[in-house]
Amino acid sequence: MPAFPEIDSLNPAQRDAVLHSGGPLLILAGAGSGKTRVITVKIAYLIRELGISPQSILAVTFTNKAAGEMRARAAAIEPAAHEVMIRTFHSFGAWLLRRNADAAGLDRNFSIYDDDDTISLLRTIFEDEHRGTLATYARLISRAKDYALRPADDLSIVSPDPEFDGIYRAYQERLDQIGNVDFGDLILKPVELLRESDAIRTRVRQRYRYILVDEYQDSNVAQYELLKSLFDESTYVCVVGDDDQSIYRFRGAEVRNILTFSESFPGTTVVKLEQNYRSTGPILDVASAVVKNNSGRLGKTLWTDRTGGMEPTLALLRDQEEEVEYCLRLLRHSPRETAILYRTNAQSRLFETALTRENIAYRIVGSLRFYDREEVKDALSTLKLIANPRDEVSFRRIINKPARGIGSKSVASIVSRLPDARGDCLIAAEAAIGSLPKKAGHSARRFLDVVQEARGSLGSGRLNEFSEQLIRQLGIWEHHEKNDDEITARTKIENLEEFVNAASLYRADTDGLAEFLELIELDRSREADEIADAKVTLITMHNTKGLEFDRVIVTGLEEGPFPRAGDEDPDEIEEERRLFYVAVTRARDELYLTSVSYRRLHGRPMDYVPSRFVGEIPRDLIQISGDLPGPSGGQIDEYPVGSFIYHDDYGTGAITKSWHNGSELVVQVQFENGRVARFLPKYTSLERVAGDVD
DNA sequence: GTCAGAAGGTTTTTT
DNA sequence: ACCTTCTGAC
Repeated sequence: MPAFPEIDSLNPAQRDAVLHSGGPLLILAGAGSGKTRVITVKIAYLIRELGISPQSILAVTFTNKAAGEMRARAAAIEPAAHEVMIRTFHSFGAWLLRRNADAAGLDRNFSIYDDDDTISLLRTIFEDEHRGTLATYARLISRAKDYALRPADDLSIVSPDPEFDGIYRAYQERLDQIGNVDFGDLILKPVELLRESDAIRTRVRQRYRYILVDEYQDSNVAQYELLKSLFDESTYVCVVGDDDQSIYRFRGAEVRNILTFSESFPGTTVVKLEQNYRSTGPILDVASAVVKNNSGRLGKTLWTDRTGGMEPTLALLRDQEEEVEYCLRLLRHSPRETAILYRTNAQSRLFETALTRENIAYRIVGSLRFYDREEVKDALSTLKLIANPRDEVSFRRIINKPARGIGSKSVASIVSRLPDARGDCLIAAEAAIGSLPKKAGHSARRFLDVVQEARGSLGSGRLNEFSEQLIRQLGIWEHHEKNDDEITARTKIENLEEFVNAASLYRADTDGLAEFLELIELDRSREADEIADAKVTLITMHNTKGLEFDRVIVTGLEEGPFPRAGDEDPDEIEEERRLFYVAVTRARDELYLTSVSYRRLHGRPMDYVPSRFVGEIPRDLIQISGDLPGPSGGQIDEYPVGSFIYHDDYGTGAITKSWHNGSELVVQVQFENGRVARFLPKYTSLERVAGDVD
């Protein structure tokens, strides 16, 4: 056997996973267990050692970033891995549909509609509905597609509304009629195509003999069906995931896919990767102590040979200001790489303000995405219309932007001609010009001239020059440049420049345009302003998946914010607990948890008690700073309702209520100053006093 | 068409 | 608190 040194550097479980062949393989890969290394070595091994053709391997990920990383790392080991089909589920679906556009009933140049576009399309059907209602429809339709449901199916798990199937049907008919797709269709239509066309199904199955799926715990029902339709008995299938890190239920991820994989794919071998190479032992102990409270688990226990390391710290603080100050103190004390994690984006604000004030460079991940910005979407829409004149949503977005006198009546007149124009918006506009009011007709003429000239000039040059000229001629550039607010105007122009710059990698021809559009339609994750050298990262817990940091501060650990209050659906609580697990296992060396007792929510002040997840950490695994530990034991009869206590900050109060929250005793106190607060006596010093409060 | 003020709403997010 | 969306007046 030729040398394959990468294998020697693997631990026994990793090696088993790489060398496995035959039936289906489920790799349960704990956080930080070298999962990507295993997949990439496996791809290289298939090609180099087993002589598998790279073209017959399909590797599927959930994000473009993950796909890019996988490709780079596999190719670093075995250059032929460049030929492997490594794509996201959606990008693979788009690829399949474009290659089989006729059979799928689509135009080869179909546009891909995001949530915003979906709402715009719904607006054309339900003209008088509120935007919020349309957004709800869009969400439900998207969820239905996650579950691989069409209007004719039983939609009750998505919405109890008996009208919903009609709404979904009307939307889908409209979308099919204009020949475009939304994200859900990128998965569902390939499933339908493979079901209906024997020839395509056979061809695709013959091509992909080896299928690998990453982050399988985040797959939804439709993606499971797509995997099933690519699979036959002779296909080698390997999925990698961690049931403890399934955190996308709200957008249709089905943790059951991974929990029941062995039943769906009989003969499955399970390999568990449990050795963690990232975190210290004490950090893993905290993570394990909490996640073990979940019931729906396949069960694995992370371990590490990184002995020692500092004990994680829990800081019980009064309010958000103290929480911010606590983080700043840590940063000043040792300015090492640090991530400040929170449950919702809204919680980032105070940290941003403080870091700016202290002149500490930081990077914020998430917030407003580049391709969601108004000006960028405008530019994008013009290119989409150039590529695909049947893209009615894009046409509507830009036909009267900037305002050029083509009002709603004129637009209605144009789109009423779409059926006769076979859906081509440019032909319909051409036909409508004569009947439009003078100003509208004149503007439409000029708009069409610019667009047609641009279409005619496709074929030479670079796409950046093409795009810039087009959006300047259409007045979009000037429109944003003239924004009342100088700073806003500058930002918008910078964003347009960045958009144009991104296009410079492509040729200004039909193929280059299509490639560029598909890239940005399917990869919206790009951040507008990266600060490369920042040592501090502000990020939601969800966004940290796959990342790691020397020091992690998990903030906002209060009942209400986290786990999020609402229905006490046990599945929901388990999902939040997994999110806690993901957050904690990002830390390499240092872990801090903060919990405040007072926080403003939507401007309203609220009292909070520490998150139940904090209560699930045994006391000997964590150091507590802030309030002094309370009396040990925490027996409910030590705090009978009606007795009086004294609190350092709030003064004297009467206990009005006490109960157990999970394993923790909670007491509610009515203070003399009128405030009502809840405490965990385990953590907060409540001194019993003989009392009269008068 | 534009703008100011009211009203509404508010997890998490990739594709 | 803050941001987006809707509204009515000009």
